[in-house]
Order: sequence, then structure tokens, then C-alpha cells
Amino acid sequence: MEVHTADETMARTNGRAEEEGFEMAVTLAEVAARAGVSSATVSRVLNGGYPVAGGTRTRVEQAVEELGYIANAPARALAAATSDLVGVLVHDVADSFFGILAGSLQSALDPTGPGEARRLAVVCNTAGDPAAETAYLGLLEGQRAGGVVLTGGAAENPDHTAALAVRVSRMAAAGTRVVLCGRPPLPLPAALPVATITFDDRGGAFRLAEHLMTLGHRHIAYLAGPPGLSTTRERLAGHRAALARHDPAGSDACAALTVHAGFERSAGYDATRELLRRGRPFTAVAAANDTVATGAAAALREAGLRIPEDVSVAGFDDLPFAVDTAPALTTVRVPLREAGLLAAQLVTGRRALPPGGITTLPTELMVRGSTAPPTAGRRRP
Amino acid sequence: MEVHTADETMARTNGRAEEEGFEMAVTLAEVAARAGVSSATVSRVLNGGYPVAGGTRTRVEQAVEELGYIANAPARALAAATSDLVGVLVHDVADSFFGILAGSLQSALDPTGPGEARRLAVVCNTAGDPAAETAYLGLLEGQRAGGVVLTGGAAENPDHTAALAVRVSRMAAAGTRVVLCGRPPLPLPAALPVATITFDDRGGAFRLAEHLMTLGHRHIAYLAGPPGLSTTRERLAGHRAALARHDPAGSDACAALTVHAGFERSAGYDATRELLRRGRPFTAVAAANDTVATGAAAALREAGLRIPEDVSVAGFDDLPFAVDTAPALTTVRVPLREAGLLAAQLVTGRRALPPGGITTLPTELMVRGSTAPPTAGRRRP
DNA sequence: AGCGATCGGGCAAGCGCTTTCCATCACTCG
DNA sequence: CGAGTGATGGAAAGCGCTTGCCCGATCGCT
Repeated sequence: MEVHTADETMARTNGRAEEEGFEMAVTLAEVAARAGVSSATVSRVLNGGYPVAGGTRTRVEQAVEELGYIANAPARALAAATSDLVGVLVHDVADSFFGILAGSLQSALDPTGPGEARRLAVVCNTAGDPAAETAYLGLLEGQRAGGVVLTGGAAENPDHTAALAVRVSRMAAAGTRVVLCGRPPLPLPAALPVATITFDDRGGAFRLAEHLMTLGHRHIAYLAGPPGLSTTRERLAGHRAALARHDPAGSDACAALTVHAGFERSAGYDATRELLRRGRPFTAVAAANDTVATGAAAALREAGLRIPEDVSVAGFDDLPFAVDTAPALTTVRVPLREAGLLAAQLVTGRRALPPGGITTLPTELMVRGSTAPPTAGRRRP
Repeated sequence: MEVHTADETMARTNGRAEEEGFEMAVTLAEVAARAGVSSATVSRVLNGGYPVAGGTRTRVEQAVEELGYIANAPARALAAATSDLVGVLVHDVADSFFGILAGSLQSALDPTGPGEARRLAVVCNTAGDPAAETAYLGLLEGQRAGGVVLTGGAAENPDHTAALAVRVSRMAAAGTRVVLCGRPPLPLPAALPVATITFDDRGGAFRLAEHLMTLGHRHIAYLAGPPGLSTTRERLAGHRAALARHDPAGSDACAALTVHAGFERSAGYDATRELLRRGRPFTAVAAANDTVATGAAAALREAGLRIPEDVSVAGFDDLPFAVDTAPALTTVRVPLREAGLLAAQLVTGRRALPPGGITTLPTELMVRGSTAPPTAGRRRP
């Protein structure tokens, strides 16, 4: 095997590097020179999709190995007009809900696996701010991201939705794969291949409320999430549907026991204290999510109420800590890991868009210790 | 103001775009043409660091605005030999410890803020696998990442450490800012500007053990983390130091009550059952972290033991759920958000390297309901 | 008024890769 | 046996930006 010498450019480059005292990165051209082929060929064995003879391929692979070649991703992205980056927009990764989603997604990207799977996840905390969401999308567009996963979390107002739709359609048209996860579909031209993953929030909330009613609860406080979020709306709708079914006339009473709050623990705590102060009796409280339920439970305990003897408490999401609260939290499992995996497959194109573009993942009622029948001798809120 | 027409190249480009039916991204050259300046000038107003007359600047900014120009990040990265990407290696973002760290870091990067702050965080789950850690570093090197934050989590064996050191020094030499967070310094050439952030694990563990001893506990089980991790070592060392101080002779008994386990809930559960099975009495168990403590508590409760009446339980980290376990968990607060913020400042160069390159963040004992004096009439494990 | 210094901005050379178009070469078929 | 046909691999044109170098104009000073 004949080893060609690097061309003049490279010679100069290396010369400079030596002068300046640090080695420069190995380039395609150097690999090519070493393997005795052109850089085009090296590129082709590295990227596939083009026939390369076995011997040549071997020689190139060996040169890559020997030189410890690491491809320059920006250069590749520039030439190919698309990068290996996948943007993941979440409310906040520090929140377990999004952490699990993002973590599962990132792992499913499997960038260190063999072959083509070199997608890197860029996570962006939008903190529920529509402007931040748009701004991040702009940055990702600038990065020529190969895909973007938008998860729920940012408020859904029409202006923002429109601005988002513009950006998203431009990116999708340019070849970026877009996945909406846990948020409603965007008003986009139908032709765009944008995937949507939703959770059966409504069904879960329905089953949870039914569970409470079956236990005998008739006065169920509901700590709804922030208004304007589809998640909030769906869960509330499911809840109400269950109540209405049992007691078609009683919806007024329910409304009075429904409070909108944030998605944080403190929101649950504050809302519950407010509910307690109002003095309207209830025997159970269902929260927008586990975190809120936890805050609610703390407020109830502080008020001297026992869970579940005096008040039943239920959450939503089934985050890991739900089994370790006191008592373990009845909740609705949301398949976050599955969603992350699915999102990863969709955003990388490893899985084809389902018909209609939308996949709804099932939720599951998890009955645990925090809910029980209302007892006769209970203390009243 | 005279508006120049785009040059021929652009005309051709746009022509092609129109034919193919989708608009191509606005380029620097188009902005330049519109502002009546050269693309070099546009680049300069966008990147600063070069004098540009006020009027020119205004004109350029206006053109950028009108055209909705979004810079091509890969092109910039190629030309500048460095990208806006910051790699964050964590065990798993789904784990609150790392989720909080990564979330705080990402937010502190403030990429949607004004001006230069356009760093994007690439998060990588290493799952504790040294090979994955090295592989991710390679990918980030290929991305010409502007910075990398390595957090704890991967096993620390000599081979791996050496391999890591090679990669890290090459990247650092090439201008990538490297921050080690919650892991020991790497054996690197001293000249390299690598920052290290550590937590006072030893001090925290010491104070926690002292707290237990002060309560009157003398038989303290210790569920240590995976062997070979500096975090494990430090926490264990602090724990032992406190015990030795109270009872210089009793270290043997302690050793028998020390078990190494993983960092997951199940590890705490299993280890505690094992401890129970052994039948060696203890009145308290201190765990490697809150998650493990939670598993331990579950095992104890299952065995019919009350917390803290029969056995005190303590964790480490003070993750958010620690206040909501039953009872609330005594633990040691690790300033994760502060660490994330600091790491962000260091990795972006917004904060200078401290002398010696190493910053140790303090930990704080959080006494809550899960620890109490051993009672006389308690049930024995 | 004349001259070097300073400022502002243009030119153009890359950065390292992908990809289109071509040139070979070895065969196969009529 | 010449032309057609794949199968390979090379040459080279960019991708869109940064930046070193250089030039013209403006300015201050003697």
C-alpha cells in the first residue's frame, strides 16, 4: 500500500501548528492522503450512501483509526445544510416531568452508538415563556438543527402560536423534523410532516375522578393547572366529565371547588390553604400534577388533617417520588419515558410519521394510599 | 440610503430557490447588499470587537431586522473554529440531582438574552459508563464545543481517567473551556485552564454523622455509594471521621454496618433488607443520597419499623422531594443550583478561573423529622 | 499646507466538509 | 471485437461566515 504525502496546504498547516506549539485537528484531507485516496472517497465511506470498494473502504477506515480522525461537525453541517443537533424545548429540565422526558429522549438518540446515530440533544428551558420559546427556535434554526422536539409548558396564546407556527413551518420546510410532545398540534400547512405526541390526559383525569367518586367522595376539590394550557384543559375536562356523569346536576358545586394554580408545589400549598379558608367542605382533592398534590398534602397536614382519613389526595403524572410521599400518592401514570423514546424515533426519522401525524399515549390510574373512602368520624376541612 | 442589489451568486441562488418552491435562508451577503456594505462589515457589527461607525451599524442592524436574518451557526463555527455549544455530561438528566444541576446551568447560559450570550447546552447522559463519557467528549470535540462541563457519575478507574485526560487536554488546548463539577480534578498539565467545582461532601457527612451521634445513636448503618467514586469516598470519609471522633475504638462496628450500594432507590431498599437480614442491630441509617435513603425507608417500613421512632433515616443532597417523604428527610443540602450557575459562568468565561482552579461549595445539614433520639421502647431491627 | 496616524471598511483567502459532475476501467453483449 | 454499462473514484465548486491585510479618507499637528 502506497502512502501519499499530504499536499502543500496541509504541509503549511502543520508547519504553522508546530510553530504555535499545539497540534491541529486531523482533517479529511489528511486521512485521504494517508489512505491514498481523495477526500471525496473518505467522505463517502464515512457517510455511506455511495458504493465504495471493499479494499478502499478498509484502507480508509484504517487511516481514520490510525490518525484518530474526528470529523469537524460544523463543516459537515455547513456543507450538508443540516446538523446533528436535536433541540428539545422544555419548561425546565430540573422538573422531573421534563427531566424524565428529556433524559429518555436523549438516551434514545444513542449518539455514542455505532453508525449514523450521532444526534446530540440541545436542551432549552423555556420557563413557560413564549418569547423564550420563539427565541430558542430561532437559535436552533440558526444551528440548522436536524430536529426539534417541543414539549408542553409554554402558555398557549394565539399570537404566540402564530409566531411559533411561522418558525416551525419554515424549519420543517427546510428539512428539520419537528415533534410536538404533550402539547396541541400547531396550525400548520397540512403538508408538513410534523408529528404530535399527546397523552390521554382527559381519560386519566376521568378515571381518577371516577375512582374518587366510587370511593364515595362527592365534594372533590380540584387544583387545576395554569389556565390556557391544553394539559390543564384536558385534565379538567376529564375530571368534570366524570363528575357530571355521576351527578349531572352537581356541576355548580364542583366549579366552586376548582381553583387554577401553577404547576409547582407552592401553588398547591397556597391554593389548598385558600380552599381551606373558604370553608367550603370537601373530602378529597385532586391536583393538576404530583408536585401540586404534594404541596396540597403539606397544607392539609399543617391544618391538622390526616391523609387519607380526613381528606384524600390525588396527583397526576406518577413521578418517581409519588411512591414515597406520606402516604404514597394515588395518581395517574403518564408514560414519559415511552414518550421520550417515541419522540426520539420520530425526530431522527427512525420511525415513520403515524397516519394523521398524531399519536396518543395511554395513561394509567395508579391507586395508592392517599385516597380512601371518606370516613364517618373524620375531621372536616 | 442607497440599496444595492444582491450580486449574481445570490441572484442565482434565489432563482433556484424559487424554482424549487421554498425560500432559502437569508445570508450575510444579502444583508450586506441591503445595507450597502460588505459582508465583512455586517459580520463585524454582529460580532463586535471591531470599530464600526454608528451610521453604518444602524443601517446594518436595520437590514438584519428587515430581512429577519438568522446567522448560520455551523458556518460561523467553521470559520471561527469554535461553536456556541456547551456540552454537559451527566449521569442522567432524569435524575433530579443532575436535572437540577443541568437545568440551572442551562438557564444561566441565558442563550436568549441580549448580546453575546448565545451558548446552547448539549446534554449527554453517560449512565455512568466511562466509554460513553469518552465517546461524548469525542462528539463534542467534533462539534468544536466552546465549553464542556463534566459532572460526576462515571466510575473513576485509572484507564478511563487517563483516556479522559488526553481528550480533555486536547480540547482545552484547542480553546474549549472545561469545567469539572462534583468530580475530582483530572491529572492534566498544570498550564491548562480547567476549572473544578466540588462540594464539601466530607464536611456534610461529618456534620450529619455528628448530628446522629449527638442524638444518641451509636449503631449507625451507612449505605455508601458505588465504590470508586470520589463522592462516595468523601462522604464515607466524613462519616467515619465523625464516628471515630466520638468513639476512637469503635470503628470496627461501624465497618460492619457499612454497605456499598448504587445511587438508586432500589439499591437503598435492597441494602437495607440485607442489613436487616444480617441481624446486626442499628438505630439509624445514613444513606449515600436521598434517593437511596428513600429506598431504605421503604424497606424499614416494610419490616414494621417506624421512622424515626424505631430507626432514624438520613439522606444526602436535599433533593426537592426530601421535604415530602414520610417523615420529612434529614439530609445534607448540596448547592446544585449554585453549582450550575457557577459552572455556566466558568464555562462561558464570564467568570475568571479562581486561583488554583478549584472552588469548593459548602454543604448544609438539614435536620428534619426522619431523625430523632433512639427511644427506649423501640422495636429493634 | 503637508504628513503621518487613525479610523472605517472592502477584498479575498480560507475554515473542512459534501456533492455534482466526470473520467476511468473492467466487463458484457450483440 | 467495438460500444454500451455499471461500478468506482477524482476534481472542484461551493456551503456562509470570519479575519488578516490593505487602502482611502479624515484628522491632528507642526
